[in-house]
Amino acid sequence: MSTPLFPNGVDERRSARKRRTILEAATTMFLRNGYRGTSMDEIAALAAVSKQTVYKHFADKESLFSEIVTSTVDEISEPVRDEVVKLEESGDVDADLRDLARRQLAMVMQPRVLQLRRLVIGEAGRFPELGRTFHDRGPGRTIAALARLFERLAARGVLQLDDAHLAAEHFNWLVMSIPLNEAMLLGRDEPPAELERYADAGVGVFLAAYRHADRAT
Amino acid sequence: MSTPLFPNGVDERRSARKRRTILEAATTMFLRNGYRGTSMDEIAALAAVSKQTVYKHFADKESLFSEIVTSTVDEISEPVRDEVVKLEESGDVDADLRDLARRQLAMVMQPRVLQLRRLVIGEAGRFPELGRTFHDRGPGRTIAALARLFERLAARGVLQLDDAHLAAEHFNWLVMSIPLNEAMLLGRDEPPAELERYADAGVGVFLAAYRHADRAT
Amino acid sequence: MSTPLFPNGVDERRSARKRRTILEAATTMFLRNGYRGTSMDEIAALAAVSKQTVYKHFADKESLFSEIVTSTVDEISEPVRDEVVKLEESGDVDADLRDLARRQLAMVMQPRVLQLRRLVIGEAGRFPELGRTFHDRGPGRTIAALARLFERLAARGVLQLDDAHLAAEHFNWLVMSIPLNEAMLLGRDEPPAELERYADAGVGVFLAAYRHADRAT
Amino acid sequence: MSTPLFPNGVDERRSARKRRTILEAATTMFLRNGYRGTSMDEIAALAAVSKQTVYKHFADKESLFSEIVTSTVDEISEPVRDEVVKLEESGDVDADLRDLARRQLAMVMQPRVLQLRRLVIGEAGRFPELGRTFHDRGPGRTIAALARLFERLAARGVLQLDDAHLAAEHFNWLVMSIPLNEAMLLGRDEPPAELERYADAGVGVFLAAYRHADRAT
DNA sequence: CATGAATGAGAATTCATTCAT
DNA sequence: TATGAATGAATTCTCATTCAT
Repeated sequence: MSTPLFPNGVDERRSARKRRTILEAATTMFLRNGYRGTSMDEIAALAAVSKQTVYKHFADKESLFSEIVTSTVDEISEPVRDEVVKLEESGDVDADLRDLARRQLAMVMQPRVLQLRRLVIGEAGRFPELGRTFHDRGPGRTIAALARLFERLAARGVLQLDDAHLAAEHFNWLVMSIPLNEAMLLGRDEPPAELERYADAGVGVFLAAYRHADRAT
Repeated sequence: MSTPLFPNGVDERRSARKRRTILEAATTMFLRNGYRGTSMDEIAALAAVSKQTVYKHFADKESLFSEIVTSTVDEISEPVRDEVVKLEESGDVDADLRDLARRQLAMVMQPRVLQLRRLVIGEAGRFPELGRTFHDRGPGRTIAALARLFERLAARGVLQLDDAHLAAEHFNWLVMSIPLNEAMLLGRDEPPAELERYADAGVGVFLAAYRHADRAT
Repeated sequence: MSTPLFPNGVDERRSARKRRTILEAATTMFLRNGYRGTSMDEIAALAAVSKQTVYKHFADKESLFSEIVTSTVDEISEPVRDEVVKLEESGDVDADLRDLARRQLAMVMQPRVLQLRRLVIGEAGRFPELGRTFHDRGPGRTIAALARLFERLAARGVLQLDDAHLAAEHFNWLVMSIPLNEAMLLGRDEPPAELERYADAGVGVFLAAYRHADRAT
Repeated sequence: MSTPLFPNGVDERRSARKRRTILEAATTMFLRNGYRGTSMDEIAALAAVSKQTVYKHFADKESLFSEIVTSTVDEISEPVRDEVVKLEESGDVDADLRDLARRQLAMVMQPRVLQLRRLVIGEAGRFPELGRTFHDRGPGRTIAALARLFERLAARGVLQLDDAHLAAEHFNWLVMSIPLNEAMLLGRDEPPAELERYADAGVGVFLAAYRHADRAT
């Protein structure tokens, strides 16, 4: 198969490219100005496409919005989950958890991610499915991976716990709650050093509560 | 004539009544449909008042929105803070903290409060001062009160900690993060029993990490 | 007659005072912001009176506007006419005309007068009678007085002319056109020295054309 | 296919046509009813165009207003200036100036021009730049051209003057002031014969004052 | 008699979506 | 197929004038 250039092939590729351009423009605008603050005109203008072209690719504003939310969530949450999975063969649990926490926090605190979260929360009333999507593919996925990890660590006698999922939630929020909440309300852009402090402190509390008693320092 | 009708007295009272009616209608609509999703016409209609009257009392939509956010935050956050203050003379710290956590969580998880939080987060881009107001008079105030409490408990040798404010943040989010985050994204209405479970578990982790070592059970 | 204080007498005086207060407020606002740029609310507020009171004294916005225009025109144009009349027994015609021109120009170039002229011209479409009123009681009256003056001066052999009214128009506009036109279009506030220059130059041209030939310098 | 339909060519032409249609409708309405008396709805209706299309071509009402004022001024003032320039090689100065004055007056007294002047004066408070534009491109340009002309005539010994610009102002207003002022205030539509009388009389006074003494009749 | 409220409409501007070229 | 135009409704805000207290 020498990839014959059917005329359609060309169009399909061009079409796909346009589609991506539109998605990028829409993402930029929605993240910056919100759902109602963004007009189809602006999206078309930023994508340098006619409005009709936008409507050819996306049935309406809602569809376009859904698409950009789901695709952006995935783009972000996958590397986070991968970090957790990599840890399953941990040697020095303390150091490794601390490391994981720092990386996780740095990812979640990216401006793009924060804006998306704000956007989804703000529109959760109008688009409940988007809230669920964000939750399931975002924090939900991370916590599920953490739960699997903790279960393994408990099996190895490193951690002591009844409910791995609950422990995962505790870990997750001990690390993220403080700066995340401030970012949501204050739009504050915490410096990395500060973020690491929060990550370390959170892991400290987590280990104090969940480390196996026999292994206490 | 024993009760002269001071015209001013009458009008002031009437005016204040109208003002409150408008505020209530606006609160209802804004919490239900968001800032952009609510029109001044709807507010006037729900308040059974002419649009003109709305504009006599509030310069514009933004002012009205600001007012309802700040007043609703205050109305909610004061009882929460009071709960914390009452605890300063605690006898059985474990039980009392657990109790506090349950009460606090129940308050924060009221639908009205959740909607307000969503609203403020969603509009934090357009109204940054509202985000700050919500933060300072809401979680900020609670956490400050908790920090004072924990400092006292540390002085009495009940808790062991370096940074009372950090401990307060940990307490607060250990108790609230899980259901609050789900509420934000999923609109889920957790049953009280479930909430108590989260409160208790959070306090458990907190105490495991912060209870003074000599007093460990 | 010891001016008995019939209750009505009191009210009448109070009523007249209010009327004047309203007129003053209206004049201020109309001159500053124009007819459509001024609302009855603003007038009532500036007069510190209720809107109902305004409507008690003036049938509607148009009546109020008419009143302020006519009364302001009169207030201004009378002193101008008086200046002209005083000149009828002139000794040194050159010096006296120059003096008159300067005084006249200074009066017409007062901000209040300029604003009124702008206002009347701008609304002449909607209120043609106001244009006529302004013309007849303003420039018209001045020019009529000048025509009478010039007729007398011609009779005394000082001026040489066929059409006294035309000469009066020429005098009037030679003196005023330049700064008046600039004020209308540019809102420029010419300094008094500049105004005197225009007045003198205008009188110079006038005399070159209309002074009796036998008396030429 | 010998005449390919460049899509852009077609649309650009169509777009430009619409733009002109809108400008014409706006000019008609603004001149007839003033700035505030004209609504965007009316303009769109008269142009037989949707409101959206109006807003695509002109950012807002102010921009549209600015455009029609500047373009109308230019359209009018250019022929007037040309008349003056043509005169620079004048033979019979008296006759030629009289001729110029008549033509100039006829142009300035066209209803369209009078309405524009009224409009600009009435809105000079809100749009000061428009006042300046009208002045500079209208009377200002004419007077500058006249000043150049008079300087040449003085060099040729035809006129006698110190300040050519001042002389130009005097000429201009001697010719125009009387009917122009009446038109502004009274909306009077002077018959051409009357206008010529004013023109001739104005030129007469001008020459009496500025003709070189040696050439006096 | 005077104050706040109501009325009822109109203005500028914006938007999502669909036609027509 | 893609562009400008059109549609038709909505939104914020303002106004002159009249009721009702």
